[in-house]
Amino acid sequence: MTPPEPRRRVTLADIARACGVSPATVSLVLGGSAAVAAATRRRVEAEIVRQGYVYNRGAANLRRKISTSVALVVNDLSNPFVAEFAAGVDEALTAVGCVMLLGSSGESVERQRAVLASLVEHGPAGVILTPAEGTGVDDLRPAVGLHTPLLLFNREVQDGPWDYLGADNVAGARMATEHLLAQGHTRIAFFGGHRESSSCRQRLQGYTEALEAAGIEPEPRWIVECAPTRMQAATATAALFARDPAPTAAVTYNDGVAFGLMMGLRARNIAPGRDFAITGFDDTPEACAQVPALTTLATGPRVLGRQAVEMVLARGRETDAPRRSTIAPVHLVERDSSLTYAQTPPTTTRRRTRTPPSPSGRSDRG
Amino acid sequence: MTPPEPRRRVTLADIARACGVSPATVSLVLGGSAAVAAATRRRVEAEIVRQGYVYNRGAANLRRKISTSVALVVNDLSNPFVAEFAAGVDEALTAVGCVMLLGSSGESVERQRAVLASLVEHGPAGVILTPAEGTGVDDLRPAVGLHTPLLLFNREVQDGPWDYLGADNVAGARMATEHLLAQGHTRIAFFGGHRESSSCRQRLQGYTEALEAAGIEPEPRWIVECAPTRMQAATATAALFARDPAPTAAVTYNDGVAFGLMMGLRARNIAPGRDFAITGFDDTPEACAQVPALTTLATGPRVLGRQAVEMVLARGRETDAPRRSTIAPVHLVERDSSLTYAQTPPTTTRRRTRTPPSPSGRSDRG
DNA sequence: CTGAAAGCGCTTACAG
DNA sequence: CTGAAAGCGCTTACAG
Repeated sequence: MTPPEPRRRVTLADIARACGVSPATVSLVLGGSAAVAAATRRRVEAEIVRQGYVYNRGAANLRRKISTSVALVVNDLSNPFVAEFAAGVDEALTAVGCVMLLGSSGESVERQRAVLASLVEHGPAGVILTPAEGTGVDDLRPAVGLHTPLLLFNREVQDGPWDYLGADNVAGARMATEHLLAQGHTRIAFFGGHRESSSCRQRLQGYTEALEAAGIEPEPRWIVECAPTRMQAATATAALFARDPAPTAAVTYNDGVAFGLMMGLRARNIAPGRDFAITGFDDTPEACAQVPALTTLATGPRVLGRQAVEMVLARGRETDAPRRSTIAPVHLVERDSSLTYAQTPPTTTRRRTRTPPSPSGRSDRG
Repeated sequence: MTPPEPRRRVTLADIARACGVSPATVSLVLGGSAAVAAATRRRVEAEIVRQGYVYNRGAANLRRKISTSVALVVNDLSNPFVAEFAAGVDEALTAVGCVMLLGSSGESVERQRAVLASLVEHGPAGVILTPAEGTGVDDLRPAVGLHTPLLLFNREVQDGPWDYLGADNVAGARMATEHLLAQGHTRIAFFGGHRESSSCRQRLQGYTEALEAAGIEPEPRWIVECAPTRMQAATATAALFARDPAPTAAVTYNDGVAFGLMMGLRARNIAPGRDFAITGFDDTPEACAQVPALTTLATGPRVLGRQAVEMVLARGRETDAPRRSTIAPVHLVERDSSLTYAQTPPTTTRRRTRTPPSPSGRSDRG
């Protein structure tokens, strides 16, 4: 009953020595091989717990030339959409016995390059990346090397040879715009985001398509860009009302921007959902908690996370397969923020996914 | 100009062979040793980029018996407080050239055990853990082994020998309660969270202390537990109004619970901040975006993340040092949710950290 | 200034 | 059913 050595990490060889067997045998026990005598197995297993042995998977992986990790590099972890996505990645990774290496670029291409280089040295089986704004091919190719599969999530990179997974931004923004049109709006803005990001360009495209299909010419002054944060959006609200006529509704780049816009509207004494209709994008948990609750597009980030893992591991198995680009469907979640009661009644029947939430409604104010 | 081999990963030995030097020399170049002739260095460096060599840090770490990773295991990544903390951990890790292994327990002790065991096998220099609710010593000791430093964040574990870092929950809840008392409230509830979590117990303690210091006996019916999620809190709101007299204010377990309570109140036609005062905990980004904005306690999760990295790495250097328990200060951020205009004017002067945000105030309703 | 050799902790045919 | 040996990709005294 000698207590195990304090400092030095106990190795497989220590266990072997203590049991009077070879390291090979201990390794077989660890691997659950049936070719080990039951008695031997028991002795080894007992010794393993007695000494508090912990397997060195790094050494094993080196020998076996395999990897049991996947790297995830995000632009901003405090974006709830991204956090949900990361949770989905984690779920899928755990299920296949892999571990996640996490890095964050903080939306800086420089940091992204450094983080990627550092993570790749740890030999992940693949890298999943939400590119920082303004990322180009040359920011990625050297950093990620020639042999590590890379999957881009949510933002495409011009001319990149990499797999891509993203939500159907075009269709989503189109649905949002059509929804507002159906409410009777004709002066609809597109609010927030930067055109450097592909997801913003795609959403803008869906917005434009829907307007044009309705015979409405998009008004450039009603397309206002801003950083996709709440505060920037609140500030940028002014641009919407700089000249008459002002829009009566806005398709926003994402939920965060929508919340900022709501703040900005209130500051001008305009009640969101009553005087001005808004749609978001992402369906963050906060969306349904806002008052009025935010009409938005659900993208299922958790499912996307699982899908990303599948895609990047598949790429590792078949390097020669053609580049894959997967566009995941989104769906509209109608809530109060887009129902502007001051508008002309819409021509189509108003469809509601939920009944008004509370007895204290806006009815006693209007 | 033969193109590099496609499949096989290029190794240091490949570079050495191509340059006609030994692996030792290449290793020295990589390490930036001054003992390499400038000409040799240049040749090697050129070959490294030509072949797209990527350093195998795992192999190097094995040989050098060091680790360049730290594991972070969180209970719930979609909690913004936790996400911010993770971002802080990431920042600090990048600064010291370490990489982050991320796992999530999803608040399940079982999964936590599995995740810890899996991560520890990858040999992190330390583990930072936000324990799942109900975690005991025996859930941690075997999983984490004898040699990996463990730092508990935000929730203590009974009788555990591990370092701890957390916000000053007792003082925070005391400040929140005193703030409500100063507004003239006497019927103050404590709302949300589970007593299994040490942070909840501590906040409850601060609440109790403040009440007793004011000569008020805590009313057990006004201490209502619920899972720390928005929806659970909305549902649990009923318990607050089950019997007369009902409380007029609540100190909540955290911001998420506070938002849920706001929803629950509105469903009962009670206006938060006007008919009922609320304080939160954490100062999540959402807190200032709510209407009314949430009075809450700022804990600085990002700074805590950096501090956690420092502590866990320090523990790795000095295994013999005594157990450290660090309590980080918090501060009250006063906003509208705790200013109930229906109350008797407070006896102390009302102090505001911010002026009312908008011209459209509640003044035109009151 | 450069190379040969040993070794980090594991695995895996191959013998016996 | 078990062991000896080689080797994964790197580093590091030690010679020269």
